Amino acid sequence: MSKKTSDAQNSDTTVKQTRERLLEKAEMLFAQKGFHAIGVRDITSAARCNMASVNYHFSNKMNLYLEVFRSRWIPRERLMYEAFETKVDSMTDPTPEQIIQALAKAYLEGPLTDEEFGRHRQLIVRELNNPTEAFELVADQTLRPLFKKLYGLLENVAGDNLNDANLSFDIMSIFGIILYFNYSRPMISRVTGKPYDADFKARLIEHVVRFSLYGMSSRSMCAPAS
Amino acid sequence: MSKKTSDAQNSDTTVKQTRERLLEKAEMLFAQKGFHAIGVRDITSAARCNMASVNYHFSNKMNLYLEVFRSRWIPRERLMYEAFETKVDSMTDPTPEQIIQALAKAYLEGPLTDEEFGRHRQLIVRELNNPTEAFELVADQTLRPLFKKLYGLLENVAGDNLNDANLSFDIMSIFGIILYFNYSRPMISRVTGKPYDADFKARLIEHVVRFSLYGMSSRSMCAPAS
DNA sequence: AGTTATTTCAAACAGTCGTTTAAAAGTCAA
DNA sequence: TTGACTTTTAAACGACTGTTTGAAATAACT
Repeated sequence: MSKKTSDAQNSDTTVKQTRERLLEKAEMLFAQKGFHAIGVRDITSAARCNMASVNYHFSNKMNLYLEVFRSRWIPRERLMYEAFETKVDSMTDPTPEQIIQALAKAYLEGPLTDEEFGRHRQLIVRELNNPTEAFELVADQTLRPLFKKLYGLLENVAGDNLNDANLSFDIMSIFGIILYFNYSRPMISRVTGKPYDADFKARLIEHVVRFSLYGMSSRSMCAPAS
Repeated sequence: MSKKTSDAQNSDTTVKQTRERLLEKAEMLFAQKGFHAIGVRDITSAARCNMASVNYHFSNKMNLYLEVFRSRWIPRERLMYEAFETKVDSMTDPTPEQIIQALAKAYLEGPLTDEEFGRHRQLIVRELNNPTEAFELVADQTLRPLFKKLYGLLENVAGDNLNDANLSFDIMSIFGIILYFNYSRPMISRVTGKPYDADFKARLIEHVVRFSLYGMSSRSMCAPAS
């Protein structure tokens, strides 16, 4: 494999072009149709390179798929996590409302474009229902840290006598709503008959925050300020 | 195709055996691994019949997949819907709590076995993210009717001045939580480290009802009785 | 019984799959 | 320019895909 001149990662554009194009197109296509529905030929012809390049750069198709997660998906998820973390860490004693608001904004609007976001969510939803090796990566490196972070934030503000399994349920429910409103866009559009546009998204975040906040506060005493 | 003697559907066991076995195994395998990951040979060898039977009885693989939805998935979904409907229709002026409780029980416990339930949810989650023709069937025949029913029930008990788009959001959120707690079982088990057993499920329903109820009631005045 | 229609089957079809090969092209230092 | 390397390429590999074929088996009716 790539021995080349040095350990530099971004220096030599020529060398990485093909590899990078492959990753980009592979992500796009895997997100759209899934691992099994996409062939190596689909990817290489989209990346305008030879078919053997996949095996040269990634040794096989599955490893290309995993590399999409390693080098693209997880860094992007971290981007959203950090958008949430820096916001919430800049506050002193954030209220549940502030925490949930920051979470919903980071993961429903987020620092990503709509297109990036779409691919990003499609990939993870596939993994959630069809776990491969990639799921291990995602769970360990993004899902669990986010869950821990939320738990830490909310157990401080929630009733101290109630920091039990119920908080886990609440966090999972908030998780669930946010995830759901992303992964089931086609269903939502179809069932309601309304488009998933910017206006819809803005009202959506408002709703998610309110719904989650009150849902959560039903257990403890931290009635929302608003 | 099957001209046979008459229009009877259940009379002749011999004739339908192969066809029925194919549908049964096809559903199981499609649910487990998805349409593209499963081959016709996988299905026919699981159903212990010849490969050409798929094309004889269903003309092609995709139509077998669609027939799984037509003759198995949708009737089963109707079973759950009716469990919900009969319960809720037997009440006079049901409260939001009663409605949500009936919904959660019907769709989280439901009249199905755990195994049936698992396959059922796996199939629909695949469709939600990889819509095929089957999605049209499901949306028109089960999703939309359930949504309409919920809307009708809740707009009566909610504040009359608020029967707007917010109610749609609320219903979708309740939808979402229930769906989420089914489709992301592997993630939940992994992130929390706890099993998805009977005890977990019981506390889960309790949680979903409470969370949804208070989330909903944040908007209108129908504070829960409990 | 004989006749007809229905269902099953083994075998082969043409096409696609992921992967490998070995040669050609490109790159860069000496 | 030479020589050692990395990268790209066309072509082919065997295995597997969904589907078709035509004959054999089974069932149903006269």
